[in-house]
Amino acid sequence: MSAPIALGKFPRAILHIDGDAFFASCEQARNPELRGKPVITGKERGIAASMSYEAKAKGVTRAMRLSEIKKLCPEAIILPSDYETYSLLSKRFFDIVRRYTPDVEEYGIDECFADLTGWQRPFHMSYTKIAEKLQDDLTKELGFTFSIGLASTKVLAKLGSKWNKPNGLTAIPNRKIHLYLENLPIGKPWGIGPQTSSLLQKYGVHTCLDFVRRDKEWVQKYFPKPIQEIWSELRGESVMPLQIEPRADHYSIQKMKTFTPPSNDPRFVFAQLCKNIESACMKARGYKLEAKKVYILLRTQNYEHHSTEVKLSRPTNFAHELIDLLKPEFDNLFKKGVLYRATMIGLIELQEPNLQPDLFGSSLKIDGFRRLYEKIDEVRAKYGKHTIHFGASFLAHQFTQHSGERGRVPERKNHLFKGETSRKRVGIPTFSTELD
DNA sequence: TCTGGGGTCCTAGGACCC
DNA sequence: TCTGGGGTCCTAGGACCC
Repeated sequence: MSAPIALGKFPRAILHIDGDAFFASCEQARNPELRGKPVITGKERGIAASMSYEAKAKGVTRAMRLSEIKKLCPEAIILPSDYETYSLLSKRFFDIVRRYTPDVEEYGIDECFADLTGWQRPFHMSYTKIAEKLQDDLTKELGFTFSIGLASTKVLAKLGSKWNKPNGLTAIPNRKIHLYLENLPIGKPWGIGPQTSSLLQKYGVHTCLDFVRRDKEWVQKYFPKPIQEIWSELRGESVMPLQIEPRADHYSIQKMKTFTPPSNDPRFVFAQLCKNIESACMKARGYKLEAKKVYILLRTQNYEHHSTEVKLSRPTNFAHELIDLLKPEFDNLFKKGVLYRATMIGLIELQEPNLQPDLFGSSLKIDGFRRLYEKIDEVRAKYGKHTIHFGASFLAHQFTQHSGERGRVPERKNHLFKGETSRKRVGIPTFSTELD
């Protein structure tokens, strides 16, 4: 048994604030007719993304299929997700929190951490009172409820906000930590997933209290840094700083697509990847950013991941360049006879274009492509995202258009890929268009 | 929980160098 | 020729999060 758990009420006062059923609540706040009714978002995906407490009461759970929901709760109101509205309300949420302290870490669209340390005196209120007032402001101004945890560390504050949902406020002062950890399964805290949880249980650690009672040396010997940090935080010792700095916007862009059934046809899988590349590049162009590095990932039917990273000789957001560059990488990664169920592209180390003229004249050509892509993006904005696309991803589009997706490519489509190789030689992209 | 799409962070191990 | 020990950088993959 190592040193006792840290004493003192709140060496630091950290809040974790969590919007209750955030997406569904946003819908109810916007449309009062929906209040008090079972509201579910996620229509576009066919599964429940978020559900109001009225829907939860009827037994609706996350990721439940819509068909099942209709059986369970015929009066359910099922809406497509509207991320623009949610982001807007999210921003207002964070702004309200910032009235109380500038030290706010935006963590996800519906939750944040806030450091109140030192603010009791200026406010003439205890930390708990400040939290209550903040909670009140949020509900009055946004029209729905939030759950709050108050503790000395982020991990404990997060436990607190989950403790009593919805509309709860749970303070965990250091001297009471053991009461909360006593019967709490070891898999519950933020950052302890199934792998770590089952390993800890093999060592005889079943509750969080079991865990914090182990020696520091023991934890250091058997577990990596992130788990050691959770150990400290659960004991009331803050070691995870709030990330106040707003993250560099779109430091990376990823596009993943799962297809059913899984496929072992390299042409089909590569076409899916090309589709990812096109939409990732389009997004990057929308933000006026170029990638210095990219990676691709293939997910097999057994949920194994195989990936590779490529450093670019020059930053780009041109899909045709990446498709050329990544074809050999893809061929390397792709194993014959293995079934794949998803492809992913990541554009990383994004930066603003460097517009300096270069000494070797290649910028003229780049400028040409830049204008070409501007035109393409215009057409896409006007007529729809998939009106213009590369020959290389044609197969992928074919498959999604005729909803019966199959994992095998009909033989007669082969010529498309001959076109693709000739394009590669000449260095000019070919487009296939469905515009009249 | 038989599995959606988008993220972050950490680590082990190889390559290369002195 | 063989044999160390270290350092740094890079990358693939794991684990976890919402």
